[in-house]
Parts: sequence; C-alpha cells; structure tokens
Amino acid sequence: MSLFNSLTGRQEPFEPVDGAKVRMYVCGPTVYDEPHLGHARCYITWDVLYRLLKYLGYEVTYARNVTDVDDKIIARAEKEGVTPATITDQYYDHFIQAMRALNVLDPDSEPRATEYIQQMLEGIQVLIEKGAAYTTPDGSVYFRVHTKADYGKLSRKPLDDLKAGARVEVDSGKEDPMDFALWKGVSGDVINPSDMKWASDMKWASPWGWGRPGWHMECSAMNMAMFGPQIDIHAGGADLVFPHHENEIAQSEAWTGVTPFARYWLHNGFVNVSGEKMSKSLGNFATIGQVLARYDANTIRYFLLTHHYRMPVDFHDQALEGAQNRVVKLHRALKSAVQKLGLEEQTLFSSLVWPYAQKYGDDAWQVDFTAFNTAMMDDLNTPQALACLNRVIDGLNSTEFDAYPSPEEGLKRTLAVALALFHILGFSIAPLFQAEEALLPKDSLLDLYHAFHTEKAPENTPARDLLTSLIELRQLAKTTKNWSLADDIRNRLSAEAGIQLMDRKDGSTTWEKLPDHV
RNA sequence: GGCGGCAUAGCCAAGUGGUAAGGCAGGAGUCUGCAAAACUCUUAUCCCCCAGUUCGAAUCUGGGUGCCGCCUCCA
Repeated sequence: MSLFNSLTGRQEPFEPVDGAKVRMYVCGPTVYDEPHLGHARCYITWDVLYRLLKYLGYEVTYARNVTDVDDKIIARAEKEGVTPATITDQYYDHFIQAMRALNVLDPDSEPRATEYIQQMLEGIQVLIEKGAAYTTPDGSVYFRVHTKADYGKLSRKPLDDLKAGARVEVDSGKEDPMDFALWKGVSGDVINPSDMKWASDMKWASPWGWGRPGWHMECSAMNMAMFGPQIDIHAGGADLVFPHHENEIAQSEAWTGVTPFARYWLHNGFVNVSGEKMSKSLGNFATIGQVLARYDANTIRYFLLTHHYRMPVDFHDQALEGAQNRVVKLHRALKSAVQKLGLEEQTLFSSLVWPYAQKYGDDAWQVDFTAFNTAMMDDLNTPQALACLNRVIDGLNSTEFDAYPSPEEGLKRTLAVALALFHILGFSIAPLFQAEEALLPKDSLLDLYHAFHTEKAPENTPARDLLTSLIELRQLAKTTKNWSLADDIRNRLSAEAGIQLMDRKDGSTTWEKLPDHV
C-alpha cells in the first residue's frame, strides 16, 4: 500500500507506527449550511480509504470531527435569530443524512469541538509556557509563527513569502501578521446577553477571559485527546492545506514536541460545477440533496471514482449521465445474478461474497481481483480499480461458465468477486434488492390502460396490475401478429411511463423502470 | 507577485521510458417479428506546441502556449 503524502510531496509506502493499528483523522464539516458536493467528494474518498484499510486487515480507528464552534455558525444564528446550537444540530443532522444516503460508513468517532474546550485550553496553556504563544489585551491568544522553524513545510510556503503577501489586519494586537489565533477573546465585545441570548453559548471561560477557540485548535486538541501526539493519517480537502493544516501542524508539534504530528497527510482535489470552481464565495455550490434528487448514490460515487482522488472533478450532466448509464448496467447485471441464485440482501456477504470471493485462486476473476488490489494500493487508483470491476461484470453477463464444475458455481464465484469489489469501493447493494413495483408511475399507467382498453380500470387497481394487463394485451397482439399494436404499447410505456419492455427467448416479457431524467 | 497542479479520442478518464486501461456516446455483427437487454468486434499511427536526452518518450530535460488552484471563508 502506498499513498501520496502531501508532507513530502511523494508517494510513499504506507507503514503505520503501531503495526496493524491505524489512527486516521479526517477534517469534518463546519455545520452551518447544507452539505455540498465538496463534502461528498471528500468523505466518499476517505470512506473508500477507510474501507480499503479495513479490508486489508488494518485495525483502523477513524475519527471525523464536527466543527460546531465557528464565526460562520454565529453569523448564521444571528441572521436567523436562533441559537448556535439550533444551527449546528440542524446542519449536523443534514450532513449525517447526506452521508448515509451516499453510503458513507460512519467513522468510529465524531468528536465535536465544543466537547474538547478543556483540552484546547490545556494545549494553549502549554504553548504559552513554551513561549510559542502570547496573549493580547483583548483576551486573545496567538501562535507565534516565527518560533516554528519549519513553519510552511506542508504547503511549501516560506514564511517570508507569506509575510510579503499577508493582508494587513487592523488592531489585531498581533506581533506578526502571520501569527494566528489559538483563542479569540470576546471579553471586550459589547454584548448584551438579554439582546443576544445565543452569545452565551459560544463563550467559554478561560485563563484569559471569556472567549472561543480559534479554528485550528480543535483538531490538535481532539487528536491529542483521542490518539496522543502522533497519528498515522490526517486527511481532508486540498483547500485545507493552507492555512488550516499548516497551522495545525505548527501548534501540535510545538505543543507536544513530537514530529511529525501526522505521518501521512492526504488531500483530495476540488469539485467544479460546469467548469467553475465550486465555492462559498462564488455561491455556485450544489448541495448533495440537489444532486441526489437527479442521480442515485451509486452513480455519484461511480462518477467520483472514475477520477483519481487528487485530480479535480467537474460535475456536469454529460459526464454524470455517462456514469449513470454505466451504473444502470452494473445494477442490472448484479441484480440478475442475485435473482438467478435466489440470494438475500441480509446474508449476501456472509453466505456468498466472503466465503467465495478469495477462495478460488485459479479462477479467471481472481486475476482481476489481484489487479484491483494492486490498483487500489497504488495511491487509491480507483479509475483502474473500476476497470477491473467492469471486466468482472462483463464476465457475469456472459453465460459461459464452462471452466467451472457447474454454471451455477461459475455464476456464484464470479458474482462473489464482483460484489467484493463493489463493496470495497463502497457501492450500495440496496438497488439490487429494490422492489421496482414501488417505482411504477401509477397515473401514467392508468392513462395507458385506458388508452388501450375499452373497459375502465376498477377502482384502486395496483399499478403492477395495470402494467401486467398491458403486457398481456401486447402478448395477445403478438400472437395475432398485430405488430403495430404491440409496438405501440411498448413505445408508449417507454415514452410515457419510463418502462422498458423486454421480450425473452421463452416468450415471456419482462420490464424495467428506466432511470428518471429530471 | 510567490507557490503548485493540469493539458490523452465526440465526452469522462487511467497510464508516466518500451510502443495508448476502462467507461459513456457512435459504428458493425449475433439474438429478435421489430426492438430492448446481453454478448462479440470496432472507434486516438498517436497523447497541447517546439527543441533536446535516449536504441526507443505521451511518459525524462529545457523553452513556449492554454486552463485551473492555493497565498482570504470553503471539503
């Protein structure tokens, strides 16, 4: 397993400090707004890494924090006239719903910044004692950047260059423009608690007066509390490299004296929307909910995984539809095999996938499994991993299983490998077991029923029965070689109800609900 | 201005010294009453341009052009 380490700028073999134990920390969301595609990309990427590490046998402890104290939260609360906790509860809830909808595994822990104030204060105290931080008259504490000789090592920004371009802040009380806040004093604020009741929620008592933590401090404190002075993997979006991660490194290493704070720094690339960078300031961010309304979770994941995680990704419909077309085929092949074998969702992995997937080393699909592993261990080369999945799926569709003791055995082994890859990449098997009846458009089917039948449909006829009746009518038309009627029924079902009819060799007709194009 | 990244077929995208993965779309065939699905075959003499290194480069070096990002909130 090797990973591209932002700290060294190279791809390196992955070796955890403590044998098979992996301490992995990912910067979580600031919960003040709807989760967007940037979050989807980030957390799907690290979800895949988490799944892969576990699959490879590592004992992973995955922490993903929740930033629930921040100026943006306060601003939002003020704007809406509610407490900050109302905002953070609401958007945390939305975030978790989005993650579940995207089939992102829950991390092992989700520490909240507000639960670690004490640890932050302890860390800040140590930094002051070591001379790496200083207080200002307004009750703030700043990190003294020049005391950290290797400051800038992650983002490769020499301190002098940064200073040259630093924005001048007025009345900050900082010794140096590059110094950053560990603690933001609010004692000097003119806050009338009776007017702004929420203000008390975002203030904590500290040795330097009332205040709240600076942005970066929470990650250092939570890592220290959960993992100690050094972790294996620290990941997040590329936009966090500077200043967030740079400052986190500075304060953590100055605090503990242990270097490096995180041994592997991993960063995922940006998300663009129709060619433009998605950002808060541009106001063009697409929420996860908006995209999920148009494409299913597996499509979004497939689309993201066709790109290497460090490359930028551009969300636009032509590309998304390409992914959707492929995912529909994937689902169709897997669903068909699952049905042929009469498998059940709950026992799919315990009864088939894990017992079979790696058992038969001489199977053709094992070659693809090995290639898959190689690709994934090469800095998560998911595009190549998907190529392996595609080959296995093609194999699933071809009914030739001559090399196996029986066709059923061949189908089982092939499906097991396909589903293993499917699972490691984090795709959901839910669509393979989805009852399609629930997706039938009742109104359209009723209209079509009346278009082709002279009798009115009885009250409350289930959509499924309406469809069955239309299929039977078409079967009759076919037996009398009334092709125009048969074709008419088929064409209108497709055009008006999104239902594709398929005639099988044995004379029966099956159907499939086409994806909705919103 | 400083730093970094990217440029591969109609579209998306791997590969990074040995002669272009995969997907979508398109074309042909098998199957079908016709379709759909599925399968098979097919679609870049070439990887932004120029020069160089090399037996050999899309892959390395130098120069150029274009696009993007970070240096400010953002995943």
